[in-house]
Amino acid sequence: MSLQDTLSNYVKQAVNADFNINLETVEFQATRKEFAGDITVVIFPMLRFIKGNPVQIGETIGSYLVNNVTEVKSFNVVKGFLNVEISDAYYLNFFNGIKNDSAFGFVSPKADEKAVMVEYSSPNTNKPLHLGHVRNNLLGYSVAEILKASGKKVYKTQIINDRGIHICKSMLAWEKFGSGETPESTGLKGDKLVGNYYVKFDQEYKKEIQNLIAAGSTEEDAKKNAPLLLEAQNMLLKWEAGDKDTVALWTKMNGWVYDGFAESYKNLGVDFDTLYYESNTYLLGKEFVAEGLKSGVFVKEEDGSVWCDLTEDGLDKKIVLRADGTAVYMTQDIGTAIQRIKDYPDVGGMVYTVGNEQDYHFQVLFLILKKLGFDWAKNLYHLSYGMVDLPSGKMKSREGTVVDADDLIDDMAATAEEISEELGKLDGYSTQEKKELYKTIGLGALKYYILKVDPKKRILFDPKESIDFQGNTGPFIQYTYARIQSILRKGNLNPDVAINATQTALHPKEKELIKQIQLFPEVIQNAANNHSPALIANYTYDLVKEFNSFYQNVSILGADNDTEKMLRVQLSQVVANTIKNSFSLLGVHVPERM
RNA sequence: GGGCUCUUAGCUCAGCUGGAUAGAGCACCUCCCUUCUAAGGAGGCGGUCACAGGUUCGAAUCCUGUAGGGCUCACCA
Repeated sequence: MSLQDTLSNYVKQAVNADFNINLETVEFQATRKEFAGDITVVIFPMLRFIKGNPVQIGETIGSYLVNNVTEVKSFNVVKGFLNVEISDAYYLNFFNGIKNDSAFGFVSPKADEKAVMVEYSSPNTNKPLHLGHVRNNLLGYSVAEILKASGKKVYKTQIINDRGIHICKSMLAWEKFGSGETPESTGLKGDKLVGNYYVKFDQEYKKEIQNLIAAGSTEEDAKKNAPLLLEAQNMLLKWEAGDKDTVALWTKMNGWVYDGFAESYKNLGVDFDTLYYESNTYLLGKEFVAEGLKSGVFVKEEDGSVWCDLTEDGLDKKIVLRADGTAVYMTQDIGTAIQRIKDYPDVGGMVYTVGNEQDYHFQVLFLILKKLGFDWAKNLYHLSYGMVDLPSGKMKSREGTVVDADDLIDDMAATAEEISEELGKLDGYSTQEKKELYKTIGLGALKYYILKVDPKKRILFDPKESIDFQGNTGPFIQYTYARIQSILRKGNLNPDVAINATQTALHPKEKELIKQIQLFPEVIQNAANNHSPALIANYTYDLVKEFNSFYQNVSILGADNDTEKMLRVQLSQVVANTIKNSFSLLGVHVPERM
């Protein structure tokens, strides 16, 4: 039983004994720094049941606690707040109990519980990844890891958007203007090469539009009738008809892109358990549209298009199949969801990591799946996140105003190198070791910068102002970890020596640290429930701040006696381990030195 | 126009299901390396929590309205 539960019971007992009233709940909060005590009972809510002066009630309950609960050392009452001080022995017992648990806070998956599928990344295969995708990937990966740590079995997946008119555009441009260029011949990453032709298409298309307008066409007509667009549309038809050459070109160019993506994913440190391709699942959705027509969930219009009427649910009518019978986005998403549950029967819910511009889409998708009668539809969650904007506004691939993912990662590592070189603490590290360290630090800065912000909020990224390495940053936390490693190398840690709980007095800084460590399991559950890596990041930052204050104010290796020293070294070790574990949930590595 | 969402210090962000004098980092100003890594620590400056009402013992937090920003309402994805 947790301390809070124990106290809660005793508070209820006290109220029953002294006021003859049965309380339903007791409200707690951490005691604020400026007051003595560790945990605070808020008296105000009790006033609805107990008539009286809150200070007196607090005094009465406080006395009861001191007399009846061994863990309670003393108390004080300020206004309606009963501040309770907990004995050092309690914290030391707790610490002795968890200090050798290298996975403290993590819950192993239960066999009988349903798994969760987390979808993230899901890029189009016609342009390289940019900062927006980076946020998506980091969020999805981190939430998946957090869910795992909270006790869920998790599958990571993505839907690869590999078909459609936009893909044909880059194919066509490459065919017309590419003169046989390949990643090998140019030395370009495959996704970059293909992305260039997507841009090229747009440029040439715009030229054609201008020419048509000059020749007397209206802008609207010009946009519709530009020869390049017609060719691209024709190419899509050929692709859908299975034309050999078109499919071969499609396969080749997508292959380039996948190779490029694989490299970026590796750079970012994200991974997937299973992949879905839109070209494989888009037909599937149609089957279920037919089913839904039979069961009356959908309605067919005179022109042949199929709709779902959601007006009774406060939404609009939504198209699920075009008049010509081809699939729309919604059709595919219906099919993909169903396919996934078929493939993984142990999955009981899914998380979709997709930007908040698609809030409405997912609201509709989930509702349709419910209407189709799938019971797992109630466990679908849209992990909706805010856009990453530049000071100039939105990032647009076709206009070249994007922050490229690979470049950004390289830049971060370069900054880490500059700072490290300047500080010069890496004597004895090989060039290779240094290079890896710079990447660890650079990625740490980038990932933490993005993940510490509430997913729902939009991020403004100014490429001119580089990401910080000081203060509330990834490198600051990594630095603390490295510092502790240095102590552990010198400290002769013996993790098995138990600290005598009843005969050891805790330094206030030590107690604060143990209290902070104690929060970790709850933070993981909270982060999982809220799908928020930011909660993990903020927790870690608080822990690290607490440790640095301890480190600066208390001598660890120079402690007065061996017990004291052992406690402090062990405590440092547990803090380091917690940093390592919490950072692993963010996908950030920690260095031995820096 | 309808729907969703956001607005907290000069800047970037915390603030758990309503609770004590709203907290961090950056920036700016002081101090602290003959002691375990100064990417650090101790302190200072800085706020009408967009605005106006309401709910109650108590509101940054809940409700309503106003202003400003974002997203969305496609046989695009």
